[in-house]
Amino acid sequence: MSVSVERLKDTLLAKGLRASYQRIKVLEYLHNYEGHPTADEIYRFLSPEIPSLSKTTIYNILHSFTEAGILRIINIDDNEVRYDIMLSNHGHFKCESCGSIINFSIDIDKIPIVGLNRFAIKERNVFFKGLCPNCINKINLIEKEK
Amino acid sequence: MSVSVERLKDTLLAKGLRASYQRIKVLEYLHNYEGHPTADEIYRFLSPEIPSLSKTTIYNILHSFTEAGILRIINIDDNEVRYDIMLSNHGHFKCESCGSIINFSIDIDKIPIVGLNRFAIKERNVFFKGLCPNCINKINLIEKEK
DNA sequence: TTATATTATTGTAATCATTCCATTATTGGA
DNA sequence: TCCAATAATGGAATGATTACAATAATATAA
Repeated sequence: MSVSVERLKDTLLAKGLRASYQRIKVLEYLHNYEGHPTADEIYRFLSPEIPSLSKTTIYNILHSFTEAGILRIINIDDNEVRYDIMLSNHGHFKCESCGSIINFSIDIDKIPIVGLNRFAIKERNVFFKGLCPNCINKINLIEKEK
Repeated sequence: MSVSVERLKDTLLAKGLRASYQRIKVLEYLHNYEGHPTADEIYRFLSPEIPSLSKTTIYNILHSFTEAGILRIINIDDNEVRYDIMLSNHGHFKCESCGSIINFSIDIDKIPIVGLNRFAIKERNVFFKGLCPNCINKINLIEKEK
């Protein structure tokens, strides 16, 4: 299910951002693509469609989106900056074997915390690492074959 | 309170790592230094004491420590890989204004989660962003002066 | 509509952390 | 002590991100 360009424009304007062609395309990609893309993935996807596209533009757009609260940066592993459309109350799980990143539901606001009195918390991130069911199965199969 | 070199050696050997001079020094630094250093901070601190020290060595050591479970990588912000001696049940708070990283206590295992049935969770990370009390005070003072 | 100011895009060059790789040194065990 | 395995070193390569200056597009006000 894709989002209309008009809706995307409205989203940008509502956040105080000019609705440039490049920004609309990046936002469209973020809406349609199921995942947590890197800047480079976004660039490689859009580049054929927008031949003049510059990678700097991608970075500029991602920064302005982050500042506007449209995105958040997720930084699960060393050397991998990924971007995530804002959704409420979810964490990320990264499979150490296949590398896929899966959202899961978690009520972060309800966790009891000690040691942050008088702090202003603006952003809460939770990420887990481990093995996804697929990879667990694969490993089990390999074990059986021995 | 500093740790004896013998204890540090034992820690390394217990994890199956050779107790080289460089490794002991890095481990000592991680024990004594209150914080979440970058590879570069560790390098700059130890370099005067070990003039032959190579930055590659720091990276090698940090990787082997991570693999051995002595450290974990924390990756709070874009472009900032930091290392954290393993402690149970704590999260990290990063102040957006002054950049300091503060540990806080959180019982991550008790958070209710939906969507990770049949996943093998090996590592749980929680980090928050916002403003620390010091920076909140500073901002309030600036507001008052207007 | 037109002129003007503001903001965004582009491309190249620079930066900076991290990794690669080949060589040399150190370590632990026989 | 000697040998094999492992670790440290340094210089070069990589690769993501940023800086910067020029150009283009857009919004606003006259």
